[in-house]
Amino acid sequence: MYSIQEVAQICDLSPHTIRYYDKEGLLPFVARTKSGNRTFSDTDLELVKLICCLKNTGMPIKEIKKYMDMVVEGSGTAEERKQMMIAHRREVARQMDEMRKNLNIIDLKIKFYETGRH
Amino acid sequence: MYSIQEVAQICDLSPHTIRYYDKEGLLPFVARTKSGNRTFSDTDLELVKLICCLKNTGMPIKEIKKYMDMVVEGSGTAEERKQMMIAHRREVARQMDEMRKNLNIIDLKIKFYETGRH
DNA sequence: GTTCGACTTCGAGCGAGGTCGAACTAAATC
DNA sequence: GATTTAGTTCGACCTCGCTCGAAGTCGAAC
Repeated sequence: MYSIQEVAQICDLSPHTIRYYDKEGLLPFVARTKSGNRTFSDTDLELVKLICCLKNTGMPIKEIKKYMDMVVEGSGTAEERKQMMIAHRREVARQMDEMRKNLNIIDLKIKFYETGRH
Repeated sequence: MYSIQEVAQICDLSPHTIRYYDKEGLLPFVARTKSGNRTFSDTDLELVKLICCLKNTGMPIKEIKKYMDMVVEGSGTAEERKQMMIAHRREVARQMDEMRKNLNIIDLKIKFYETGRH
């Protein structure tokens, strides 16, 4: 079991941010100790990592919440979750493509400066 | 010469956003007509496109402003601008790398769902 | 000469995603 | 039993990047 501090360090988040995620409903799976402290299992940790992955690829908090709610709901939602991931995958691929194009523009700009045509 | 509306359409921005960019100092090069309307040359248009490229790759408004101020300042700032572009290029490459890793995680997740281990 | 449409400035408001601090609690150490 | 450390809640605040609306101006068409 991991404390909020440990999860924060592993996932490069602040404990504040993790509590914020919890408040927003992203962590419906997190258990508490007797004294009310959040406690994360290995499975929970993996889910937090997934949250980071989705967040860092631009999925809004609200949509991540939907996904996590479905995870808690159980295997009946597996197909819907899969479809969500597939849709998000497409979106990420699109973003990377745009990135590539912009990287190209930046490279051209650098070449301009290198050939002195600035 | 292009009107604000035309630039907006070409660059997929709203006229509001372009005025906001101007207010923030991103467009120190923009000329005005007698009656005070903004008017963009082809060179200006290219700079607006560059602004979009930098913005879409995560460069903050304030840093874009610095760059544009240097553009207006003239060729004396060329080396500094080049260094800025090189630094940004690195940052974009880093982002793309992170993207790739995250795409991989998403792909694994999809595979999990496909093999029924959800 | 008035009406229209596209522009102008200005300042307020908004949504997303945190970020922070105050006040409190619980368990562990001295 | 007092202190320290790590956690808790709650609500206020912050930054970024817009977004919008009100009120006004200008030039062209009718």
